[in-house]
Amino acid sequence: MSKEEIIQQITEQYAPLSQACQKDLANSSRVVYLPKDHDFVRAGMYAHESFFVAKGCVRAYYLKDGRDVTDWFAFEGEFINAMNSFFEEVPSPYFIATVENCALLEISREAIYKLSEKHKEFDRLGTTLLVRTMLRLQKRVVSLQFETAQQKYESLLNQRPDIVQRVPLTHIASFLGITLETLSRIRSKRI
Amino acid sequence: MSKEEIIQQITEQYAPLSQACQKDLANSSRVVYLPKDHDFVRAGMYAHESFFVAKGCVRAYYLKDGRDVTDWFAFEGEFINAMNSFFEEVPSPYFIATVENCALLEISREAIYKLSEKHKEFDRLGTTLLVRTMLRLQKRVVSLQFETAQQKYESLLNQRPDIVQRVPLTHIASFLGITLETLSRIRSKRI
DNA sequence: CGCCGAGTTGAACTGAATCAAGAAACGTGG
DNA sequence: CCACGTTTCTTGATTCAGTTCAACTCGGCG
Repeated sequence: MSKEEIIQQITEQYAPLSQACQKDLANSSRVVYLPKDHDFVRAGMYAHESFFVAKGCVRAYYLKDGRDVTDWFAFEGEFINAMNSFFEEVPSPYFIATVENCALLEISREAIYKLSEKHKEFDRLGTTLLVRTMLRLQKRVVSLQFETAQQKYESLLNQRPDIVQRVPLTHIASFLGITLETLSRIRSKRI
Repeated sequence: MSKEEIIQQITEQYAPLSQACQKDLANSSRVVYLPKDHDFVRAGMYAHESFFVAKGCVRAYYLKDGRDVTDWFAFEGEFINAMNSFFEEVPSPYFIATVENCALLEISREAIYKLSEKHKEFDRLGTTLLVRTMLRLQKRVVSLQFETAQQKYESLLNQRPDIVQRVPLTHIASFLGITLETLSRIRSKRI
């Protein structure tokens, strides 16, 4: 997948970007191809980049008492970064790893700020992403707050019916805040 | 509390706003004084406004199976709106109510968009708020995902030691995703 | 073929919810 | 300032959803 195709994909998925903006974006980003199960952001590091998932699927996770807890998924057409580190400039508490073979577009915070400064439509894209992410988080809070394990799973299936085919159940379970065993029982409806 | 004082408070709390911007803001906002326990946003309505809490404390809540569940608190110096409705233009699933007597600055979405268009520093203020809210939600997700009731309470006390003096425990409990009884037991350390 | 990671199943355990009473604190009016 | 009703909080007993631990199954892959 070429850089131009990916940028094209962004404009289709979100808002159209002017030719000038697309060119500047191309010049300040790079495409990375990564194999399955590869950590490309590591806890403890400063994460200065955002990634657009052109192909594949990735997840952010952290270790809680040695246990792998998934915090976020991003599929093709979505952006991801290590939020805390990216915005607060602290070491990342999260890892981000590929779940499948991936093609990502990597853009540094510096580049993003410059592009936002220069191109209004790019700035607006950034705002749109912030708002979406915020609303998604908000919905997740509600789900974690008072839903049963079963309801949590069903909500997820509504939003992402394909997730079960693509992501190991362990990660889905921790994302939902339940154990693998409970998820397994829910799926076989013995609960 | 006068409108000018409140706008002054915003510039101190966040970023300084130019005189022109402050003037435009004053012309497109209004101050509302509300008594304790007053719903000023109601579920089912379209919420076109954001509020700056100049004095007092408010909470967003929803009804889950007839039960009052607190979703968010805002204290003086913070902004609040019915996120879903404000950004997605759907009927609000949330109520927003005062917890104490309050002075709020009310600004319509229209006004916010115009001010953001016209004044760069106002636009940036908006972005700052989005980022902060997103990061706070993110931390809340982690807390709800795998912390024990006790840990959740302690995290909250770290961030907001004063909350217990100001907000009824029922609301704190539902905010944390636990029951009032459990919270009570945690507080008296019999658990 | 045999191993290994992913998922399933079972049984025992537990943290927190639920249900049910009380006790304190709070405010309002006599 | 006190009696009251109301709301907020505490405490206890019981139940239950979900965890934990452990064994087992299955499907791929070297």
